[in-house]
Amino acid sequence: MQINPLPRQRRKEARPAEIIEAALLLFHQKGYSATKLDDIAHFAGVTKGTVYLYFSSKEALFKAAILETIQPNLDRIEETAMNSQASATQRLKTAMSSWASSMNECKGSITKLMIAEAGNFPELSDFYIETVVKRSRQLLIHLIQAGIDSGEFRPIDAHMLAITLFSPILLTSIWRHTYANLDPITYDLNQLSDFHLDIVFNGIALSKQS
Amino acid sequence: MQINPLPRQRRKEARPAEIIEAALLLFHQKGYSATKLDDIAHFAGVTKGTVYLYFSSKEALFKAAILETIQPNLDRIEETAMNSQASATQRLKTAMSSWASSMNECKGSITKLMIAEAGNFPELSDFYIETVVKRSRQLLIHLIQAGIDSGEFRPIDAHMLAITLFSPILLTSIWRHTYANLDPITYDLNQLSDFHLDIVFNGIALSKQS
Amino acid sequence: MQINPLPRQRRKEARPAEIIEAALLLFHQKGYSATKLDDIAHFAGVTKGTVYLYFSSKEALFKAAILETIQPNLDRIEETAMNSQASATQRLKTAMSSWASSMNECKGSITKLMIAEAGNFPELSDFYIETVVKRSRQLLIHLIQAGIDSGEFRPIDAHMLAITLFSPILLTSIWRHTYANLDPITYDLNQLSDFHLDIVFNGIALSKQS
Amino acid sequence: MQINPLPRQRRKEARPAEIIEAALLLFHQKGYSATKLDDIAHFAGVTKGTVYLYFSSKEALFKAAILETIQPNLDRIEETAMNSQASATQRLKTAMSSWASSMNECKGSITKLMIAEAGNFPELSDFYIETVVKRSRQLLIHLIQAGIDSGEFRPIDAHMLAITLFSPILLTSIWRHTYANLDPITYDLNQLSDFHLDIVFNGIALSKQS
DNA sequence: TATGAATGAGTCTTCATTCAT
DNA sequence: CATGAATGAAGACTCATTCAT
Repeated sequence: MQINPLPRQRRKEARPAEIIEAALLLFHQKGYSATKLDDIAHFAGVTKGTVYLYFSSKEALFKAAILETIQPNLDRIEETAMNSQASATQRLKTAMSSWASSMNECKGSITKLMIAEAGNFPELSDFYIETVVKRSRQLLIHLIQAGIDSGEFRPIDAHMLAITLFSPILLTSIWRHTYANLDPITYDLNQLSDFHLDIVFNGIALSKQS
Repeated sequence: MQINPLPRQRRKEARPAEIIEAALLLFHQKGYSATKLDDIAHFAGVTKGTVYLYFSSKEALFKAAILETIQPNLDRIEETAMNSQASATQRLKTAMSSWASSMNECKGSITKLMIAEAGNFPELSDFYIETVVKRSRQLLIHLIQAGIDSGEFRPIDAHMLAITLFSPILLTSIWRHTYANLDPITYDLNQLSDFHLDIVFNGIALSKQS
Repeated sequence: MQINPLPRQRRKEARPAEIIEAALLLFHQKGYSATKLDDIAHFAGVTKGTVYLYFSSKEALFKAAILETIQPNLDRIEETAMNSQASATQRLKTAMSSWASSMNECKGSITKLMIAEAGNFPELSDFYIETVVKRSRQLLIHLIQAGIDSGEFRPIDAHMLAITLFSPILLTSIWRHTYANLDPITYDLNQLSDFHLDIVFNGIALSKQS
Repeated sequence: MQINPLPRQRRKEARPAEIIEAALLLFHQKGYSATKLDDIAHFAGVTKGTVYLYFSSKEALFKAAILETIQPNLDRIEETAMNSQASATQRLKTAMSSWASSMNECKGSITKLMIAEAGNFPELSDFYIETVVKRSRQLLIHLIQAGIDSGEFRPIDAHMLAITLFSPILLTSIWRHTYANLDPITYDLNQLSDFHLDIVFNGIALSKQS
């Protein structure tokens, strides 16, 4: 059941990225503590010593792996839906859809790792919460509030709704990364998101109230 | 400078429970691997050797802790809403509410532990998925289908709806056990559940369609 | 493959002897270090605490077991053949036979234990060597010398002959206690002793030389 | 007060042999259980971790040490006397002499180790008995039988004689490795073997019978 | 750069020993 | 006397980290 590490062409520039990729995969599968540097190195096609050429410690590698994965997503998040002239409903749909898509990617579920290791990496958790979680949530809240203000939605607790909106996608993403074989969830995250949004939009539409 | 050894207390009956409690707390905070048996023992007020009187290994302790926590909830789950004459809507509300309450308890979030360690305890994960997760989900699906059959809900994918229904509660429970201090979520799980159910029921009511 | 300890009638006086018996058996089978006090206690039908009522430590138990077994044999050894009017040949035969018989008994092979643990119990070894080994050998040497002096045997190295005389019995006894199942030796020790003595007597008889 | 760590030496090829040598010595002196891996490592001039680079466990090290020592002797045993045109008497002398010589070497007394630990390493014991003990004994029996067939020896139990022949050498070898200081045996094993053979040959010669 | 042999602090686990009952 | 729960020192084994090559 050992996945064969790909024979890698020796491109020196790619090394750190390859190591991070291997690390993420294994941290995901077994958790931080249970993952051995030996395994990471072997999976990345290098030796343990090489890992230390690029990362000063296992902890540093973990942090780098998390940050490296988060970083590119950070900026993209807000642009997506912030500056648009469409209706709040439409912009929410777009935002959720784009986010669900990014969750579908292999690297989507840093969430699981952060949940598992939060207690052991408080500063990293803090950074993650502030820069990823709260920002993302704030975006949702903003869009929901816009919908309320525009009369598209009836007045509801935007924060609470934000939570209910991203929960199915986030939890399913975690689930899929955790119990892929034991409890496979066949739904696509986009499909799930659309399904939920439909119901919720229907449930909070102002017009329905009359 | 000889520290006096503590007077030995003999409380055979209480020991295992105390040790499990300590273990759960620490496994939760730090993960399985990062938790030292010394810490568990110290936290439980005994010494390492005593832990081994009751649990044959760290792994056995982990499994016992999980099972011990799951067990009492297992049977209660279905009774709750299965045998009732109320409407599907009402029974669904009751079920979600009872479940959200159980999640509020300290032991509610075995989920987090299982997610973090699933890769390292496959058989335990299998047991958990089969006896807890699938059973709970099946109950929801059953109630939703009943609502569809009775004309209370419009025909929708019951499985998908089940996922969207428990996701906010489950994820928030995990969140609270993970980022209690960094990202405190003030909502009560029951409150969140009611909020979500209201919207969803409104969104899937058959009468609204006309 | 666990031999059932006999259910013992609780005769308090017999306890130490029962414990020693159990200890000897297990020390024999597994060696001193590998034998757990728990096992000894269980085999003797008591609890660990009880062992400490009679023996102050595992080491003390080991020594007591060895000495207890050696003691009764000590005095008997010399009487056997010392004061006799028979020929040296006859007295040697009697001595060897009596000694082979004692080796046949269950407790015969303290030798094996002493060999295995000599490095860890130097004083005990010293005692054993001085009181058992050297005394026994001296007896043999004495009888051989008597035979030489009386003209029964041709003049040979009595010490060396003593070694060759007891070696087969001693080694076979050890062997039997060690490889009973893997390499069963069917010969009776007395039979073996007689066989060897016959050849040796024939080989060293003075008359044969002529 | 910081002790300077020793400069690391890299001698991959020599390591296993050095470790085995150290292990054999200590297992011999103290027995398997009583020997600490730390001691073995220290004695071999490495640290504990290094031992585990070459041997997966203490048990594996023990087995490797035994086998490594036995192996080279295995084949040599039979060649020695099997294919020779000399008289059985002569070939027996040669075989015993060659075997006594090998027993004189430091590694000669695996016997003692095997005796002490037979109970704890049944498979290893089995291998030892089958490949070393029985083969060696069979050789002796074969040569004795040849002597009987050729009329050199009177008809006797070859198996029993084999036992009496190797016992003095084997037991003395064990003795020397065990009680070197308490009961030094000054005889050379070859000397002892020759002495014994002389007597026995004299005792079993056919001509003597007449 | 890259290697991988070597290290040693850290953990799990065992078990002789103690002691309250 | 006898028990057996509790102890804690000791030992096997792991693995992040270092460093000579």
